[in-house]
Amino acid sequence: MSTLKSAFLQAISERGYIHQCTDLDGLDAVFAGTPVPAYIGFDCTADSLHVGSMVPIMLLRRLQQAGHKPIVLMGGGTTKIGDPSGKDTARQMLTDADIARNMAGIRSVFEKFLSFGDGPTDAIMINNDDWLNGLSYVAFLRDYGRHFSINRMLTFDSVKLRLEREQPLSFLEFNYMILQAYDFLEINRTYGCRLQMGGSDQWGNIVNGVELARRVDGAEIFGLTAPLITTASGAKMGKTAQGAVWLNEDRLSAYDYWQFWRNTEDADVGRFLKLFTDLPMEEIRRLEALRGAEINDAKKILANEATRLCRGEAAAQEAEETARKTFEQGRSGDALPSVEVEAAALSDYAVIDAMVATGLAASKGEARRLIKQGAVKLNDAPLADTEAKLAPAQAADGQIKLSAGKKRHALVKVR
RNA sequence: GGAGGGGUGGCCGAGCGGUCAAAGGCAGCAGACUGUAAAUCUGCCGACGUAUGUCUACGUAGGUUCGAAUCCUACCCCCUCCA
Repeated sequence: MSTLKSAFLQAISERGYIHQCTDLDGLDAVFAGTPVPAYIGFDCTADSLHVGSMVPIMLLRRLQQAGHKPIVLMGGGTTKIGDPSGKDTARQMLTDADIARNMAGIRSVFEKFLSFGDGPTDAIMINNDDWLNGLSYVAFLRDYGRHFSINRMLTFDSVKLRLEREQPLSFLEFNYMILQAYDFLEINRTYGCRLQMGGSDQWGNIVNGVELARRVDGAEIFGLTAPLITTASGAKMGKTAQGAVWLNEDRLSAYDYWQFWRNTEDADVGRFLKLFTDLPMEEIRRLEALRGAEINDAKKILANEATRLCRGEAAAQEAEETARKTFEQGRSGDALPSVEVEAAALSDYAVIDAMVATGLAASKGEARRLIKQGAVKLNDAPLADTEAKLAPAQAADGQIKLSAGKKRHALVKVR
């Protein structure tokens, strides 16, 4: 690989975003000059994106930072079909109303990471339903279907794996790649977009788009994929006890989001700093060189930076402050999950009920189990009695701190 | 349309009349060790209850039986082969 000239490719190469590219040198030449649009598609199967989409989101952010134009493609049309890539079974069909609601939620996430507008480097958001829904079947087959060979399509992983494992693949899903390829052609025509990016599982779909545009329009466009991010111990990134790590505030509190990053494995810290923060490379190199307990400082910086990008400066500071009080001083911060109780009702309030109410336990049975296992602390004092009730005397500063294990804490606030 | 196979807990997957809240694995939670890390070891892992107890659950709805995830009937869904 020769030396990269464009700021964009230099940055994403150095920070570890590049997995495959259709023509790296050609792409570099295109991006070395004036602003160029590039897009990534996101589907609308949920009303929020989660941490698993952070790499594509950050790719668009880097693109904008390097002076180019990010296009966020919402898969309003393709979501009706479902991408078979990486899935064993067809996804559930969503209604138009579901999709519209999901798109609105996802839009609010992107507004944190990109600056939208009408300028040459402002981000825009478009919806492939706008062109896919009106396609005429016969005309589409005649104009574009003839450029796809079934023989070739059967060799793509998304299709091949299903067939090899004898799992069903509907004709509907089989068409997904054709529509995604057409998206690229359409976006190239309308917006002059030269590049589609995506996760490594999108390689086949992206290549199809590049080839279709070349055959139909003679356009020279490019594809680039990012590696699938797993943790150093091999787990898929982005899952916790409560499920997915959502980017939307209303699905996951800023404190929990901060904690997710704070709990990064040692071996991942450097890689994650490069991928998920805007910190300069020199700073990252210094942080990832830390060893032993010192690497915890790097994890805090990672948590702060990642939370700041997604939830704002204030939320990041509050989460850090709460974590500092909770873990380092044994006190409690304001951002912990809490439940409010009338002072008069306090002495009748069972600890296990409080644990369920604050989310520390999913059921009373689980709460009892945690107590039996010695995991529960009340104001940092171990609690052994599964039937214990709260007492007004425990409410220092008008609140009682409950802990389930070392990491999960909550407050009972007395009114 | 015809013939066969199948739908089990978050996932995978055993069970094939009672001893089944259902083996085993994965995921998850807690404890020990640590650094809010990893690895390792130990315990837990449907709900409600102090409880040997009750309830809910093995695609859906009925039925047979003292007793059904297991047998029968109908329906829904999926797969394979044939047309």
